[in-house]
Amino acid sequence: MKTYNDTTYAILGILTTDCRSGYDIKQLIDRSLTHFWKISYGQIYPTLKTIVEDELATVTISSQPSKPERKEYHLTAQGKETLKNWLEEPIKQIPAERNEILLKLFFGRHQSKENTVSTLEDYKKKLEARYLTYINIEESITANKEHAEDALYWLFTLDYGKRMTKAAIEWCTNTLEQLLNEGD
Amino acid sequence: MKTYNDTTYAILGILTTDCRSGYDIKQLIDRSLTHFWKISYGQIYPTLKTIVEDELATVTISSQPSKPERKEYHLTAQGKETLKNWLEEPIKQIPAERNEILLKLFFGRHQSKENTVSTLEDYKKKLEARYLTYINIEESITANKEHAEDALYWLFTLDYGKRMTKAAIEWCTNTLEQLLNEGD
DNA sequence: GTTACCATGTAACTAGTTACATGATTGA
DNA sequence: TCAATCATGTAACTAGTTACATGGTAAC
Repeated sequence: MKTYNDTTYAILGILTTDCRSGYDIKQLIDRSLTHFWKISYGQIYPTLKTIVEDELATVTISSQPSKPERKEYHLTAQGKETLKNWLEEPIKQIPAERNEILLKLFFGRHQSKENTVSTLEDYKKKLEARYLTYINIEESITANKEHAEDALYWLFTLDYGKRMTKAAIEWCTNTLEQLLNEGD
Repeated sequence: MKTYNDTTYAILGILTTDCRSGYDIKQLIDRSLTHFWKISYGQIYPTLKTIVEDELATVTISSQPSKPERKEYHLTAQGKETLKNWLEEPIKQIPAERNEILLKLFFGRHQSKENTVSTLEDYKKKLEARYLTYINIEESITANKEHAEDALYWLFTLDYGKRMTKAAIEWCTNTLEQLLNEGD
């Protein structure tokens, strides 16, 4: 059994919803998956091409009135099977997130305390902004009754994002406090 | 001013400690930075080469008794300046972590509940194991008095890892609970 | 003699982004 | 006519991993 990268599985998964074109896929990702999965057209279109070559999906050209032509992709039985097999595999490993702020902090002794403090404060603001966007996504999922069956799972992923962001904000607060109290 | 990728800055930062060779750098990363920054020899050696070419460090060959020859790298004034400039730059953006488990969960409606549950349980176990390794790293930093000046900052990064892991474990617990209660 | 550790390096490959190129339709 | 949105695609580049290749030293 041929294996694919996770981006391919992400696209197969999205094709189970009513997103049918490369453009639709990008829209869905930017709106709903963006907090844990980003993707560019430079990857979507070539991936869709190999998905069709491997007969995981079929493609038809649809000309809709008053809109440009677009290609619509539909999963084949084989495509659904491939997705199911991937879903049933256990997770290989916890993602190793590369974190620029931790990298800078690790070498914190080589910068002024003021600089470390302002870097952390800036980071904290960005995290707080992110937290608000999560609240917004949450509200739009809850409000949109179209995807009721999927909503539960979508909210789980959002809950993860919120919890992680909250913990990161708390870490910022705590670290800033320690830095400011130290050396008094 | 030429800019470099973060891996280059990581290596410049490590060269401020008494890690002097490619091998040493790999050791330090595997022992102390591994929870937020991994790196392979396939990147270390070529990066060291360009660091020397750009005169951010000098290299000397040292033959130590009873050990193979090794190359020792020392930061130049320019190298220290380059590192300092990077440290003083604000963070561009919060890292967008790609998360395989969230991706699978997002498509959770297309798998059995049992499967989702066991995937989450497996993930939780991995997180708990990771939490323990953080405790171990923490103890080894606290025990090792050699790096007292750096220790504070190293512990900050570890605290981040611990908080994030703890929040992720709590999310697993909560999500599992919701899944098991749902549909009763 | 063989395992573990010390030590350096490259080639091939995979993944992914960015910038570019093209063009239709709609509404202000 | 100009901006926004819909729509598809490629080429060049950057980053990074894995597998391979090599060889010294020490201890058992």
